[in-house]
Amino acid sequence: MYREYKQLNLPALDAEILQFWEDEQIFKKSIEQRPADQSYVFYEGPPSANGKPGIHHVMARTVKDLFCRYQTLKGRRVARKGGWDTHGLPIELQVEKELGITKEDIGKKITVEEYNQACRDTVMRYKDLWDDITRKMGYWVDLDDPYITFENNYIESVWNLLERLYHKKTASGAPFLYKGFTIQPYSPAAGTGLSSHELNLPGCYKEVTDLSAVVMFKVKNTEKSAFLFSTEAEDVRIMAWTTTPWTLPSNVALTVGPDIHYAKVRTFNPYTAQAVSVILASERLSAYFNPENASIPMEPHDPAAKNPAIPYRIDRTFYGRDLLGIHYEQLLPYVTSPELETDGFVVIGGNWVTTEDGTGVVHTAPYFGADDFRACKENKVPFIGVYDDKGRLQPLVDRQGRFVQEMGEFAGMYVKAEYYPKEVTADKSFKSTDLLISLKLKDEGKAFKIEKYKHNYPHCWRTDKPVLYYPLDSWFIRASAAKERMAELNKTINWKPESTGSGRFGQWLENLQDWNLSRSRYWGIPLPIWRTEDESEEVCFGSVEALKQRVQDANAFINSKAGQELLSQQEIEAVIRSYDLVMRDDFDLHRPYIDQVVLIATNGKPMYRESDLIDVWFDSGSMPYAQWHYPFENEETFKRNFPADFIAEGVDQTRGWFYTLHAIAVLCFDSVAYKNVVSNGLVLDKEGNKMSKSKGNVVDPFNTIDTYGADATRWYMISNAAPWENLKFDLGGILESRNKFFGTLFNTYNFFALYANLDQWAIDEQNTMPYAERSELDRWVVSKLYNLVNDYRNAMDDYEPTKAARAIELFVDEHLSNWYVRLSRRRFWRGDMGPDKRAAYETLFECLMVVSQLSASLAPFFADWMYRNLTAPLREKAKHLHTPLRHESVHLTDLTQPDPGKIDQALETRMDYAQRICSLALSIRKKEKLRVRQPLQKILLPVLDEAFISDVEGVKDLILSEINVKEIEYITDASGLLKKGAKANFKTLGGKLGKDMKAAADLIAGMSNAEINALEKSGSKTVELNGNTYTLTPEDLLISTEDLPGWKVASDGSLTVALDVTLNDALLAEGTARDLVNRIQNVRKEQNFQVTDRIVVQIEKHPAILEAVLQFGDYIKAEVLAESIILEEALEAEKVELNDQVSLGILVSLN
RNA sequence: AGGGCUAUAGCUCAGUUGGUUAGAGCGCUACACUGAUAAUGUAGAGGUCAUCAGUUCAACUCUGAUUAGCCCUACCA
Repeated sequence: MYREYKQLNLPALDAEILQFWEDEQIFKKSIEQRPADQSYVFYEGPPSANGKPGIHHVMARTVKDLFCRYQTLKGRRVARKGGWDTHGLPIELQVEKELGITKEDIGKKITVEEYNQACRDTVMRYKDLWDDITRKMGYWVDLDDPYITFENNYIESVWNLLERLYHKKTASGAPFLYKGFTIQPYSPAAGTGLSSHELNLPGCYKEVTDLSAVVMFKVKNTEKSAFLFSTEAEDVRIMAWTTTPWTLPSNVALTVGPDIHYAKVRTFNPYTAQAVSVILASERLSAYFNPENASIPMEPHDPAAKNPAIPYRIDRTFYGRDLLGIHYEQLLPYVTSPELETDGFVVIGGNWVTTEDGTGVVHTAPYFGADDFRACKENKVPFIGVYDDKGRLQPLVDRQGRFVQEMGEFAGMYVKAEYYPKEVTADKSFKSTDLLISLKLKDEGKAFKIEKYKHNYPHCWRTDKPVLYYPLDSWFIRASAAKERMAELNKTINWKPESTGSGRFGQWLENLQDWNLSRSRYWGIPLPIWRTEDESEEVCFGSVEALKQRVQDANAFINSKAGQELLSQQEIEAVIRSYDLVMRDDFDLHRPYIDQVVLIATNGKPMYRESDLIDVWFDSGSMPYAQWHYPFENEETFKRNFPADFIAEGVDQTRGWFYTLHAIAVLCFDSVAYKNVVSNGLVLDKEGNKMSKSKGNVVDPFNTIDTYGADATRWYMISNAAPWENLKFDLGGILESRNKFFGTLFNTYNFFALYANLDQWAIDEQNTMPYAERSELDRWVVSKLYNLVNDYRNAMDDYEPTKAARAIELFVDEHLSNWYVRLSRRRFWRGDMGPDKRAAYETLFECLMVVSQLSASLAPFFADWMYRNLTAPLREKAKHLHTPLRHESVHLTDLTQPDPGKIDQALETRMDYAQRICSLALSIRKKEKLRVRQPLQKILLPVLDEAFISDVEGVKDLILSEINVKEIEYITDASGLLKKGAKANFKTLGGKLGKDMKAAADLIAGMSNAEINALEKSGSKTVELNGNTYTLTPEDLLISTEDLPGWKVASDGSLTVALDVTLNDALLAEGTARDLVNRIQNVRKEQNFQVTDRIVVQIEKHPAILEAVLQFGDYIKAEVLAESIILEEALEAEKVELNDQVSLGILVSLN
């Protein structure tokens, strides 16, 4: 028996199928039954289980899942190892929030050990939720044996990669892993430097309004600067602009463009009205001075007035190079040094200075800008800072983003307002440090202009607070040295969409910077590098074994004579402790343990670990190797699984995982890491806004799946728009998918099940009716089905799931349900099992079976449900005979192969005629208010071409029954009935007519019937247009029948249908008979009779039906399964409305 | 600031190498049909194809500019 259902309940169906998959281990079987040498490699980008899964994860994982399932059906072995991303800032921040601590407390209020333990406990917090959504959405991934980035084996593989880079050298001998001191983006709120790709994550650059200041540096009157002074006492100042006033105390130089033209201008300080002479780029004068004021009297303005006119005079002009070496007074003298007094506070040159904005003079603070740093180094300008307890020079802003104690009244202030707690900045009297500094400069007569300035400024992707550019010691990967190779290999990757690969990713590779690997953090993979304190010796480990060996060597050394002499007792004890530590079975490669490992250099000095951790992006980019603990284990497995055939993640991973996978693969193995990559877009709310907790527009994935089912959710997401477009997520859309696609398919299945059960029909796989013997309609739907198989495979092979899903929808809806089933209904419920009925069952079964396979990738639950229901009655036999339907799940079957032999283009053309003719005929009926149950005598079809009659004859029966007409009559020109019209065929005519096209179109439109016929007969016609002569052929005209005078006509393109609407008594009686059938069927249904029940019908005697019962009594009886129809003079029964005028009693009872 | 992508019906989306009247689904209105009924058919309403200019006999389609949105790039002081 086939299971029949009252109504579609997708969530219940999900539960049933899930249980089945788990009981029968279908996922496992789907992998293991495929040959190992036919692998299709998929990499799972590891999610972090310390956050809850969102609806966008359902989107991303649907994309991953559907291609993996598809390849499985194609016979590939698709192992899908799950993974967890367990390190990184988000986890640390969450722990700190929950423990109520900050970075500074680590090592004080809480030990590193405890802190890391807390992180370890947090990482898997929502694993259960993740497992649950994974299961419920039908994402097949192996979560029993996942890779976990904090495990020692994983870390060891990462170390191995780092060691490869450490020893790998560029052509010029530079190592790929190196340490450098640079100005880097740094997030004080997160307490860490940021890599360039972290800074390039979406949303990092935000438009913010900062305070900008144009300040004036007082020039010292020396021999060099004398030319700037008209009088000994003149107040000469250089103007510079900054958007970060907090860097002004760190100013040590002003940079000018040597070839830029500058001017000295006499004017007045806008705020104090004191006379002053300022120096700025000539081109920038107009930005600060109104030309009208060049001629007003040189008198001080009223500083209290609004927009006072401030007079000015250009005193003299010169080039930037003339200013080089000129010294000025320190602007904000909090910290200085003897070196600075002699070599600092000086004008230097830089060719990167522009006059696009500002003053053409760049305020230079070496610790807070990459250009500044380089410029000061090149010009030997001393840096400004204070010394820490180890005697190292540190900037005037500490790592929390606060001014150091030496900064007088600014000491301890955060340099950016965003770093303060909200309560502080919410206070109305709060003034940002930038503002306080600006006010001070104003008071001291050093400010020329203070104003707000809008610009884009980078923000930390995790804390959302602005970054500082800050000096840090870091380890880098010399990615820039391999950018050509990376770009070259990138060209071999199939990106979906293509533009992400060539555009976004490609351009990024072209401008590739070195990868800053260092993180000053606690919970992550430690750098496996040890150094002596004097940096004379360094070692990088690529395995735990090598580290252990080195520890053993160190232990041997301390027992030697040299060791005893060279090392202090403390150092000796440290080495002994190291030995005990690393030899433990549960030795943990994380901090703080790894930091306790002390080694001995060849010169006998102790070596300590470089304290940095590595960027977590390196963790996830290492997964192709580290998930197998390569190269320490699983060499064969790794080789079979590298590179990946397919990966998919959000487009936001372009600079994240997609990059790190690519970079590591290219640098370490000179290979791509993946061959095909799908980057999916954002999931927005239905209005197109980003989903965020604060907006309250977040869609809960559990809720959604519980309500609508996983398949409808998945189907909606993929069929609605291509994965790489942003999806405006609308629950209404899921409902639509459920009703339209799943509802239709469900109805079709239920229809099949109903009759197949009545007929006890099951397919005999080895003995089906040859297609050639089946009806036109059967062969047509099979032809459509195999076109679908082609289209589907092509779309999926091209990683275009949206096209694939839409193709299935079209077939199920338009072709299968709306045409094939609708027109075949009678074949299923009429008569006994004969060849035609058998063909109908076999055809419908095949369609449903193949559709279940094709939809299995995207709708794994429903497809399996349908497949299992369809095949349940024959599975035992199939197993016994080893036929294709022996599999217990659709996910274990082999995808139907394309079969050109089943595609019949000519048949599809014929059916297209049938569909269009029916549609036109029905539209005439509608217009003439002639119900379809009323039979009509005939339709007339003007003949289009030679094949037309035979084409239509092939599908004649379908047309006649569909539109309830008795016959088709073909008419040709000879009949004289046709009134033809013609339009110009622009495509053929355009080229040869050119400018005369318009005139030709008018001429053709105006051609008479006779002219058109003449042209058709003779095959050509010469016309003259605007003095040019052209020859028209029939192909240049699009000829259609415009009308058949005296008939009701409708047309579609060249196809025209005329309907004979005259009625006679016989037709009317038959119409009434069909109405009666319908009414009696309705009564049957109302009374819940079985479809097979035989009945007796009593009808109230009424003149309107007499003729119908008389002439068509047998027909009615056959249709409604009645033994007899009795006309009663009077009948106690409910009145049934036959038409507008007539109502009569009908009584139906079981025979 | 520069670069890229996008802009088609109320909504979600198609739209071939430029070619006649720009389509589908949903939603809306009316009428039908049905032994598939959360389905279906027919018809109707709904479009300045973002704006402007150019190329062309002909532009939703090609080119340029503009506007809006998104993404990317940038130390830009």
